[in-house]
Amino acid sequence: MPELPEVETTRRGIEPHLRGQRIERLTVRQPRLRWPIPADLGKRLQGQTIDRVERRAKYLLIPFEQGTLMLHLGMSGSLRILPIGLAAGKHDHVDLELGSGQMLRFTDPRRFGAVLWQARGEPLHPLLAHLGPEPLTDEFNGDYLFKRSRHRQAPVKTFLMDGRIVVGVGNIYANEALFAAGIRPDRAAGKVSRERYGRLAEEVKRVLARSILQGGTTLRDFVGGDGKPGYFAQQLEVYGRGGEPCRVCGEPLTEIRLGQRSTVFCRRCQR
DNA sequence: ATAATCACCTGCTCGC
DNA sequence: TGCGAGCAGGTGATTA
Repeated sequence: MPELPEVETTRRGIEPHLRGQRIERLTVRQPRLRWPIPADLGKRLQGQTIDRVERRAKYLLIPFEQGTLMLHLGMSGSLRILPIGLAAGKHDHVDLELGSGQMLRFTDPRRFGAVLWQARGEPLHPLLAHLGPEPLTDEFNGDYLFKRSRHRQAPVKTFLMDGRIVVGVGNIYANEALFAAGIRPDRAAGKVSRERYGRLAEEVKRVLARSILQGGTTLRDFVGGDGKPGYFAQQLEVYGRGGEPCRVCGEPLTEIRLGQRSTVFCRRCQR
């Protein structure tokens, strides 16, 4: 489900409902997510007041005096603001009950998501320690990609999806940005020129920013914290369109697999 | 160090 | 209508 735009959309959707709220109670129905939810998490959170919701890569971070709550949505996770007491479905694993009478509910059918705790004073959490730059910052640019990619034989798409290189670019937006930049996804990362990496960095920023403005991409049932769907799916040029005509040149789009992930591109527009 | 594969888990779609 | 195969927005761990 969520790539960076969906996580950012979720952050913006839930933050107004959480800000200033006291946490009354944490209910964990299923602690077995990608990693177990810490058994003492409720004790740490109860009575604390939420100040803000931050995002790093695809993690949502809620800082407190004694540490930070870390949330990850995995492939199928979502967060919703709902009234306390609403009956829980099969995949509603966690509720964070607030003083307002509402709760933040974490739902995740595949359980690839995570709910973790970073204690204050501990070294940066291992999951956050080796992440690359945020794509929507100046640090992420063509020169950076060019330098990091030298002598690499892996496909440029795999390189772009590596969180140690840059965070937040998942399968949908990697496909879309490479199409927009006119670069074949299976080209060796080390053989793409500095100039073309400049274009790629620009297109990554553009496609992510546009998607955030549209509220993310809704596939299946993704919804933001306010329950509204995203509208970016209507603007996808290649993702999910294998075999269909390229919207630029009419050539049927080619679908291959790179790193076990579905990869779609136009043989005529991308070189 | 880099690249490829495996693994985690459920639900849905497709072909027979 | 039922059933197995394959696929899905992520990413750490393991293997060459």
